Amino acid sequence: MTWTDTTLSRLRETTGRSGGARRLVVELLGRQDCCLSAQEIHDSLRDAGGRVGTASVYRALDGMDELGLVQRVDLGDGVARYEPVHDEGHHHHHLVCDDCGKVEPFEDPGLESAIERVAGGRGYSVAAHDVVLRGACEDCRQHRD
Amino acid sequence: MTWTDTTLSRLRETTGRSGGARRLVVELLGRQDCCLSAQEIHDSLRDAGGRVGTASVYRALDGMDELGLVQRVDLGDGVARYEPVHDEGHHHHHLVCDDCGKVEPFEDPGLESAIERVAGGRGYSVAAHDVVLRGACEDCRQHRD
DNA sequence: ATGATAATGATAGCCGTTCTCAAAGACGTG
DNA sequence: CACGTCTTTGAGAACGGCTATCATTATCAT
Ligand SMILES: [Zn+2]
Ligand SMILES: [Zn+2]
Ligand SMILES: [Zn+2]
Ligand SMILES: [Zn+2]
Repeated sequence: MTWTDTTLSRLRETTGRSGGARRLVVELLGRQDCCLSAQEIHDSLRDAGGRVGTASVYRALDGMDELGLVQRVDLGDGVARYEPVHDEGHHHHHLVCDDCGKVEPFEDPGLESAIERVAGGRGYSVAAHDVVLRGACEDCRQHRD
Repeated sequence: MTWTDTTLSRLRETTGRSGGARRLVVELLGRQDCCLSAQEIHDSLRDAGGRVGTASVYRALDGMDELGLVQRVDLGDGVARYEPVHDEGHHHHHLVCDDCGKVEPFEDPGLESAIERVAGGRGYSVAAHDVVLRGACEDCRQHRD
């Protein structure tokens, strides 16, 4: 069962109805393996001929976020991004290039266990964690003076 | 030499002038050991009788950020916070309580070295890294049914 | 087909941040 | 100290992402 199908049915279960705008958002997100902003989703759907309102995009994203079907990603530029949660125990974090803006996902078990260790030692029950590494990607480092 | 003094003189070196608004922002930040939003700074200065404009607060923060005297912190609520960088090799990250909103700093060498390891293995030169852990603090966990 | 009810989308509003520009302040010089 | 120049300052307008509103449309059990 693909993420798109799972997501559509989970959403229908929850609200009892299914509409066209939400379906388009879910299908587009299902084709991504890293994050997209609401604006990017909106533009992409418009370019493909759909007539989807801004509000519907945000509503769809919000609904999926509440069900944990999507991960909200904040890269610090004031724009919220979202990416599908394909597998509960298998997520990634992001490297952002300060020069060209490229966003690159990475996975690292060592980092994950370090985070778990911190959480455990603090009386905190940690439900989520965000990690963003910022710097210069390989391309940009070579093209610099 | 205190952070406030260092910062004021670094700023004066850079711009050649020193004004009153900037000084107030620096002195307030120098008394903090964790992050404050621009709004909080603005309000705090106003309450203390200063007549500081919003733009001046943002300008001061921006200038310090460019010189690396201050760390910009993004907790994902759409508000930028800033905290003094007291020591180059001695920074902290943040635990945020989803219920009460409390922000708690923590330091963890294990987490830092895990991040360095990731950066090293990717051809990336990482200039900065942000980590935010989100969950329920000890207080809020007890008060929950 | 019908009607109750949820989804949709244009638009207005909100809020943090940035821009603009005239007035005030800082500093080197006479 | 007074002057002139150049920076800083602050009120308010503008901007951009996001949310709220509400009349219209679509969905689905009956
Ligand atoms: Zn991603
Ligand atoms: Zn992780
Ligand atoms: Zn802090
Ligand atoms: Zn709490």
